Amino acid sequence: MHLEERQKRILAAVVQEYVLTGEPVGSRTIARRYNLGVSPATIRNEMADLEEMGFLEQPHTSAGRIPSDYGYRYYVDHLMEPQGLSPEEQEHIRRRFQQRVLAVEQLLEETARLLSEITPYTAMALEPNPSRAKIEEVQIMPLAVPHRALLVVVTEGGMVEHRVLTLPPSIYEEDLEKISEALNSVLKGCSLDDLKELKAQVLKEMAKTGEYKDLLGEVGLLLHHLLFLVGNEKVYLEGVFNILEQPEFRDLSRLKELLAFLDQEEALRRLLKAPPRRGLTIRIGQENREEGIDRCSVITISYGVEGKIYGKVGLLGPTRMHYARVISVLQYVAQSLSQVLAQFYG
Amino acid sequence: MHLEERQKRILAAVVQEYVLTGEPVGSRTIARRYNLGVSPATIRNEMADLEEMGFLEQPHTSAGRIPSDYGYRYYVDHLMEPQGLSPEEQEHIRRRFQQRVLAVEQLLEETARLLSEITPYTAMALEPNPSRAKIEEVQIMPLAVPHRALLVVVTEGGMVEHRVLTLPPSIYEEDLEKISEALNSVLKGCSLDDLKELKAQVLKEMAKTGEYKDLLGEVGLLLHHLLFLVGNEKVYLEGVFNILEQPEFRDLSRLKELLAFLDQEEALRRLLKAPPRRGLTIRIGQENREEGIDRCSVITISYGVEGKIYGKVGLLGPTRMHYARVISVLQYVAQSLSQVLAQFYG
DNA sequence: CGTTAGCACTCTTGAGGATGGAGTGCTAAA
DNA sequence: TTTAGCACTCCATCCTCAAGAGTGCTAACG
Repeated sequence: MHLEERQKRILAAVVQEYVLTGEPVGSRTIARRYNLGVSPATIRNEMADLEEMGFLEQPHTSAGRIPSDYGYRYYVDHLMEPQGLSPEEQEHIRRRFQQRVLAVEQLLEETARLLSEITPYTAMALEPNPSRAKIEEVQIMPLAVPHRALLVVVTEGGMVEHRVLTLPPSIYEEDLEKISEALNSVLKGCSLDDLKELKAQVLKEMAKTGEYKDLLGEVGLLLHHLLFLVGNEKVYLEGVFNILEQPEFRDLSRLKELLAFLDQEEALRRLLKAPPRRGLTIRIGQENREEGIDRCSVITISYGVEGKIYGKVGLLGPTRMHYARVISVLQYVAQSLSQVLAQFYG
Repeated sequence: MHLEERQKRILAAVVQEYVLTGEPVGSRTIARRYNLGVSPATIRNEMADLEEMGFLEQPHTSAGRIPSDYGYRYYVDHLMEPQGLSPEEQEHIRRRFQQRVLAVEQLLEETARLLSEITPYTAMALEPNPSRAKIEEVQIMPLAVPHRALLVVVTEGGMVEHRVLTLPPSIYEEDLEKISEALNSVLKGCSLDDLKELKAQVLKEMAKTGEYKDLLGEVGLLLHHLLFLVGNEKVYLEGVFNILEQPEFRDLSRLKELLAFLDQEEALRRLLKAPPRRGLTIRIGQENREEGIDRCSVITISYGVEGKIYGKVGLLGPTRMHYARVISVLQYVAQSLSQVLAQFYG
């Protein structure tokens, strides 16, 4: 839909003012604070038109206007001016990432926390998807208890997963190292995704060597355990507390809905894994298909190394969100995170 | 302070009724629902006495009574009747623990979730303290990037910690295995706590072998990394959402206070690590020294294997808590958790 | 013909005041 | 010592009312 220049400026003014104050915006306010060179009456007329076109809404007859989801969408797509971060903020973010060398998991948790500190919204970070990452090393370590061992899998990018195994009586501690080696030689470079198809082949290969024939069943079990790791990327959630500051969640029932949503890691994972795989996504209000966040906006961005997509970070807040700033923050943080990952994990 | 039999029964009635309804309890209600064989007027007199002694409080003149922290304390210490779990509930809990074999971390997360599902409160679980646990295995695994390696430490009980290391140019990938072996031979059986004192000694020992002289500095660095693992047991928090159902947190400002508290992992760790190390702890209202939970009760219980204390699990809710049930649940869950740990990790 | 001033109208919000109910404390009788 | 009766207190709810913000409409203006 085409908008006149003046309508665009008024829509932008309404969005900006509403994001700032959280109160419905009246024609007088806009006339006063944004000098458009026209009177409140004119603005009133334009606002009535914008409402009819679906960009604005009126909570009740004698209140000001607030942007509709569609209004926000138009603002984000056509009106919003990019708002870079100040050098101090950039410095602050860079510092946080360079403070310590961390394993990927801790790095992501730290990223989510950082985001929740520099924005008034709730931050999420999704682990790299282990199903696509290649296996770098598989180790089976003995535990103190007889016939228990720990399966540790290190995937590309320094992700570590571990599971406890119960070994059959036929396997002794001394065998574990050899089994590890054998597994390694076959599995190194595989992705967990490949594993399903490879499973049979791997078993055959190991059968050839003869040595571990007794263990084939067990190796199958190990692979089964490996496969279990697939598709359950952890989601790090920080700053749930932030949303209490947002006036739209003063209403307890709405707050409950949102918290009920945030309580389900599975739903968060879906939210972050939704396409596209790459780049920035903005979902405003009803554009979110998930239950309980139809009054929220979710902005996500991918991070990664060397063009491979590793995972996503994102922010969740009310539709009345400071889009320009949030996008700048996310872009800068994702970029910094990617750099650190590249630096330490190639 | 000594209470008459009748006073005890009235106090117990007030606590039970208040826990049930959340409304201040009047004399008539007690006379009707708990047949004490006396009239409301008599109960009124006794309640006035109980208030004077500090067991009860009155929100305002013409309201019923509610228990004070002290009243709850007396109830918990002297009046509460243990309330066992139904066979169905016991079965349900046992099943949850036997469903899958999990690494300790996942097991604790699962425990917290279980607790938050079968009680209307917020559940916490504290990891075993790695500083006291003995090291079972140390492994340095190469990463794909040159001069980056992953330090994996497995401690007693199957806890796994890992950190990314930056190796100096003088160390090659081939050395890592040997270094791991050397470290292992010295460190196996150590606790991380011992490490501080052992550090110097370990370095000396390794110097004797001669072979790794160049690496002594690096080994020192590794030990430093190991020490970093100490004292930061993770806390698993589940069911924050539950507290919204509690009427005492309808008040937004109180809710904020509590959520601000729950947001600090450090505070939760302090809360769970507070003495005693062993057994059940009940802290009611002001007995909690931490800011933000002076209207809450915290009940914790230790879990462990073979008499060693491993960690704690606990529940946090309003002082108006169903103590008898919560205690039974915690005891049963801690016992089940301990059994699973014993079974898999000795 | 677009823009603007003026004005009546609508709706929310908060304060003030009346009402009913729940529960108490006190007194006097059993 | 216990209980019935009663006056009293305080909260919660509802209603009303006025103020304030903002609109839509109309008519006048350039």
